[in-house]
Amino acid sequence: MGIKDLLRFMKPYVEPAHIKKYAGKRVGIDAYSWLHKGAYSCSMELCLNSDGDKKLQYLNYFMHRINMLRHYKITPVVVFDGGNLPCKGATEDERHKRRKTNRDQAMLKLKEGNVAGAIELFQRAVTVTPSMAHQLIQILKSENIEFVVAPYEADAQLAFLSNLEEEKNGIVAVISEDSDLLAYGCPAVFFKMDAHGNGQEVVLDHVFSCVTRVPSFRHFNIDLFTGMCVLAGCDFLPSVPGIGIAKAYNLVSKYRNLDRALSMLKFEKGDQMPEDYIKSFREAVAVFRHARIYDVSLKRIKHLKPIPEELLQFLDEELDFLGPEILPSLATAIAQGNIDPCTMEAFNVFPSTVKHVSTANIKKICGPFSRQEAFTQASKDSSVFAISSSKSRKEMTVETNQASDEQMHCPYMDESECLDEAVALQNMLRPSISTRKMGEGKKSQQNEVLKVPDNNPFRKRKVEEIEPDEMDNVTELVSEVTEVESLEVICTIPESQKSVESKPVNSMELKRVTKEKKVRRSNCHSSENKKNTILNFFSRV
DNA sequence: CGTGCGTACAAAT
DNA sequence: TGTACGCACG
Repeated sequence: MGIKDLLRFMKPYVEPAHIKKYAGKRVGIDAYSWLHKGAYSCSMELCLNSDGDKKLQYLNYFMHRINMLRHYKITPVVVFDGGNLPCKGATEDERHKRRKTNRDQAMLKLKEGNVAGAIELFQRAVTVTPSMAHQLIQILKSENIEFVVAPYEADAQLAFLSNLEEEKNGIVAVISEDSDLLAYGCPAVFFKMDAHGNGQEVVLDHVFSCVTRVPSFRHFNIDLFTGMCVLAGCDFLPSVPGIGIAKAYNLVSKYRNLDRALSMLKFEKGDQMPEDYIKSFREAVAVFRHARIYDVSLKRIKHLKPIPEELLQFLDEELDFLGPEILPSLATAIAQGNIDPCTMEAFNVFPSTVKHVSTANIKKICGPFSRQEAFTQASKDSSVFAISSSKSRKEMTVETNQASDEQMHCPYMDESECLDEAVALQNMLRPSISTRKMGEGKKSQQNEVLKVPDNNPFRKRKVEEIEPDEMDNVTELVSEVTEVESLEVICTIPESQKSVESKPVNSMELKRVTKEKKVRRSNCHSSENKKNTILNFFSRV
């Protein structure tokens, strides 16, 4: 994770600090790192999905830290990860497989009666799931703690907030474990914070202005710095063999220009350099510079920094490597924690689950800072979807809530007029409808390409099984409501919706596939047809 | 000299 | 799992 060896290389600029220096300020939190750490304490219970309070220990851990920040009069802003970027798909898949083997082995140990051995393996198998994030969100809501679910990388969202002015609800620092934050250009990152608020801080301005320390970044700016990070190897692109952080630094500081550094690299390591490295390099840098983030005040997705015209031309206007575009209404639903950003389904919150996170537990978890009756709040905020299964047609009862009411009356939505109705319905029936349909409608009207991201790492992608004709067949896009047990809501997204572009590993392949899709789309189905299909679907349900 | 690999250890109560 | 440190190779 992150930039290889970056923190070690930056050691002279890493300074011990205490979080209380940010008293009275807003500080961003990379939720994933605390969720992950918290999950260790209850890894077995999480893996086995056992009943009881132990499973919720990670919430305790998280809120403990939140309360510590509040103790120092810091305003926490919690940022969650959203969907995965296409170029990360392959790595995520492998990780998931490894975790699965660990879990299976742990189960074996448990059957043997070796509990200690099992726990060790469960700890390796533990994953932070969207559902865990969602449970945490319920508590954050009840505690009036600000949060936002990023459309894609939380790091990019945190960088965006970091570069906002304070009076525009920006943050002054980020608490994280991930060195990527620096590559994204976060002015202040607080690493390795412990339970008491001690940690290690890197302030980018100090890095760029310091004249005494080695290595010197005196002649760097954020763009050169990001370029160095990508050269050294990052999550989006492995480095050229033999190039690590030190060589990357030398190249960039010597030529002070990424193009020249790149051509010198090609000159020296041309034989070991992949054919499409230069293109991939540009794209990786562009992810750090122009990632898609959610603008809370505009209630829509935008770029971290606007994309310059030249870059757009260089990329052939193909921006899918930043992750598919997301319509404002969906982006807002994601950002507010109402829709799982990986599956685009509504979160399953059952009364039983809410109970777990509530009453006594909330009191315990939130301590003296609890401001309201958490239980009532939690149940109010959670959408409760119940489907009673029957063999002929499934009935669905929906309890709407404040959150969805807000979305329905959101003044910022700018989907084309004729789709407003569908959008409202989408928000009401969140689990069973996806915005690809909306996207298609808008696309044919405004000639824009819009897709629903589908990067659920938990789902096996079988791209080769998808018939080309299925891709744009609207009936295929209508989600099926499958047979369910008791109150469980399971809404599957059909195979055809699973993204083709998340499969390819390299950018060339990625581009080719998306181009093909574009062509296919352009010659089928009128938007009117699609809209009717959607509305028919709603009336059926 | 730096990369890249192996080994050791900690993470949370 | 991931991270930090030490050593050997190019």
